This record gives sequence, C-alpha cells and structure tokens, in this order.
Amino acid sequence: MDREEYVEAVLQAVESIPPGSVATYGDIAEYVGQGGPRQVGAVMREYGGGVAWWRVIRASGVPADEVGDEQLHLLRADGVRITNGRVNLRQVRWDPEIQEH
DNA sequence: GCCATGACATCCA
DNA sequence: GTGGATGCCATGG
Repeated sequence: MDREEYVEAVLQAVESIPPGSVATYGDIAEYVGQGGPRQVGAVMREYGGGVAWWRVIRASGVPADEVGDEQLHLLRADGVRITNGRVNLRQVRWDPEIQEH
C-alpha cells in the first residue's frame, strides 16, 4: 500500500467517525489495518487539516499536547462530555460495529 | 543500514 | 492516577 493510499485510508476512517464520538489513534490504525498509532499521528500532522482531526484522541482520553485546548473545545461543541480536561471514553468511544451501514 | 524522532500504546512499580 | 521503561512502525538524515 502506497503512503498516499495509507493517508487516504486514515482520512477516510477519521471522516467516518460520527459527531459525538471519538476514536483513539490505535483504533484508527486497527481499522485501517496498516501501520500503528504513531503512523496515524504522523498522517494527522500533515493532512489532518482536511478532516475532523479533533475526534482522534489518545487511548488515555487526553488529547495531544500540541492541540489539546482547541480539541477539547471542538469536542464539547460536538456534544462530547468532557470531565477534568479528559474525554469520557466509556461513553463516546467510536465503535465501527455500531455504524449505520 | 544505523540512529533519532514522533498528534502513540501497554505494562509495571 | 502518575511516571518510567519498552515496544512499535514509518520517515528522514
């Protein structure tokens, strides 16, 4: 799989996250089936501007230091419950299975 | 090919 | 919950 195709796959995965839900970098990597969490992060750094990058967070529920403030703000706008600067993964974690295909 | 880096994850104290 | 160590995997020098 070319790097460009990988980028497309990642962006597509991010776009398929419904509003009010979030996914971890690991989830995206697993969904795409290639590379790992760090590669997803690398893609987001370069091409994340075109998608809902704020719906991608760490497994801990804490957003990346670089974008944390904006991200929490945007997530709250999407209807995501934020507690103590941390996302409640229990409730908003994206499940590819529950998608309305 | 070796080494350093990074919007990460997991394990363990 | 916190902090350090280790693993992972692609990219760039």
